[in-house]
Amino acid sequence: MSERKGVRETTLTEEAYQKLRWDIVSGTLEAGSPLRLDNLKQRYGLGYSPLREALNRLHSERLVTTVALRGFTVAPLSLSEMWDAVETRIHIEAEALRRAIEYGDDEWETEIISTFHALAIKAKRLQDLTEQPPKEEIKALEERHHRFHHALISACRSNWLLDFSQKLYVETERYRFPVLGGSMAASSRDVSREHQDIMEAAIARDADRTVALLTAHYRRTGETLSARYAPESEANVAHRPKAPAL
Amino acid sequence: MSERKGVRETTLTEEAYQKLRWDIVSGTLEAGSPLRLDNLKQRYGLGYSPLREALNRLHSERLVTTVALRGFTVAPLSLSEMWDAVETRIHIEAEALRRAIEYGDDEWETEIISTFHALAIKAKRLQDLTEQPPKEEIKALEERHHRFHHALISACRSNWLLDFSQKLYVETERYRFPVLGGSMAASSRDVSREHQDIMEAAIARDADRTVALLTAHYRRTGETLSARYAPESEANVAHRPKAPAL
DNA sequence: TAAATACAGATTTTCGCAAATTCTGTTTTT
DNA sequence: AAAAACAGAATTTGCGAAAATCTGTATTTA
Repeated sequence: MSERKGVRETTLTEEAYQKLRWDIVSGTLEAGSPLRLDNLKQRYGLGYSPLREALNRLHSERLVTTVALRGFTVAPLSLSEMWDAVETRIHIEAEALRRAIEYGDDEWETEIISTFHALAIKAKRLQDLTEQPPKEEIKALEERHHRFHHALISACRSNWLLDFSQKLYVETERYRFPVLGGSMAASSRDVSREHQDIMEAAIARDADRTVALLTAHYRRTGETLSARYAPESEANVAHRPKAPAL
Repeated sequence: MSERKGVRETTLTEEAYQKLRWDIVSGTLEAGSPLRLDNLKQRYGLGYSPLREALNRLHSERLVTTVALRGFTVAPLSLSEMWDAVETRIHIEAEALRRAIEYGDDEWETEIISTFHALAIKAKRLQDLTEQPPKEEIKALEERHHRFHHALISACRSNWLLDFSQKLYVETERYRFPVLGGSMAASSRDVSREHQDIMEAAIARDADRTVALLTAHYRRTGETLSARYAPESEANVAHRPKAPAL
């Protein structure tokens, strides 16, 4: 049971969880495909128990579905589910943001500024690249993106709001990931600008403006993803929120 | 590995989950007490694997806490956590309710009415009882209560809102349960009346009024629980929301 | 031919032990 | 006397085999 070299850093369950999560979010394991225990065991070189436990954690995050006695599958993707996640996220984070703006102290402001810059630098570097950035780099970008958005609402003083926001972030990450790798430079949006505006409004303690900017930011992302996943289809318009304008 | 008589109804994991959940919510397993695998194995007559899996599910529902390599414990209770859950629930369900009122059809109305009556009848019967009702009866009452509140928002067309509402219901159930067994008759509130008003406002499609009534309903419950868990203490007032009025 | 039944292969679920890790109380050293 | 080191105990974690279950195919029956 010992690791290659001496001490093991984390539990095998954690390892299984991280690897599976990455393979699902990055699309290596396709949506809807069944996850056979035997396969996974061979693929990751881990036993049944850690895999099973990891699969259960992923189930509670809605990344995998499971039916009793019929095993696990990668959770399917659908535009209507994506829009549900986007709109719910707006509803949750709008409230969290208002509270964070009310309660946030110097440390909160500092964290927003530093995570913003970490994100902006990374985004700039990847955007300037001529070739397609490697998946590892996209992962790092996603992490900084996550940290920035978390920093915005971190002072809201509600564990439940933070928890729900986290869950919705994970859900939308799956949809966002393949697009991030695509034509980043070609995008007509200046996402970094949007982030900066949100940051400035938050630090200026203008709650209404910050919420409006964040809402627009998320809806634009949703629209980008809609276009990416169903370029020709008109069907996805039905999933759009009723009030897309600010 | 075979069951007493022929076919097994569900998986052992499901059985472990249900039993553990009940023992935690009903208070049989006290908040904060450690959950040793050996103990549980003996107590429920189940193996490690089903228990472990059930414990993980309960962890994702915040009913148990866990630290890697240090086992599981029953999640602690705290007034500030309860108020967080109550206020977040209000925020989630207010939105879900508005949408349900917009989208709800005849079937939705019918479901609200029937679940209301099922709840009202049960509540009346338990209230008229002279002695303390048995735990099983309280469980049945809780189930009907849950069905009614779920019916109200069931037409909201958002799986995420419904999922979050469900999570928060479970969380608050833990706090409500011991109180339900107590002096139900002595309560100055007419809870059934509150439910009826909510039902009528919803069916009349008066969104603002329904949301206001539901908010008041949840806050009153929160206050009852505060009083029950910290009767003399002034400290819990600090956890109260800023705007308790309608 | 169609429906019902039986069978066989594949898959999931469960079990209990063994290994690894952490905790606790005692002894030794500074 | 305080800090560090150590050993034994308690607990969690991981594994692979065995049991239970499901799914699809072949066989039988009406």
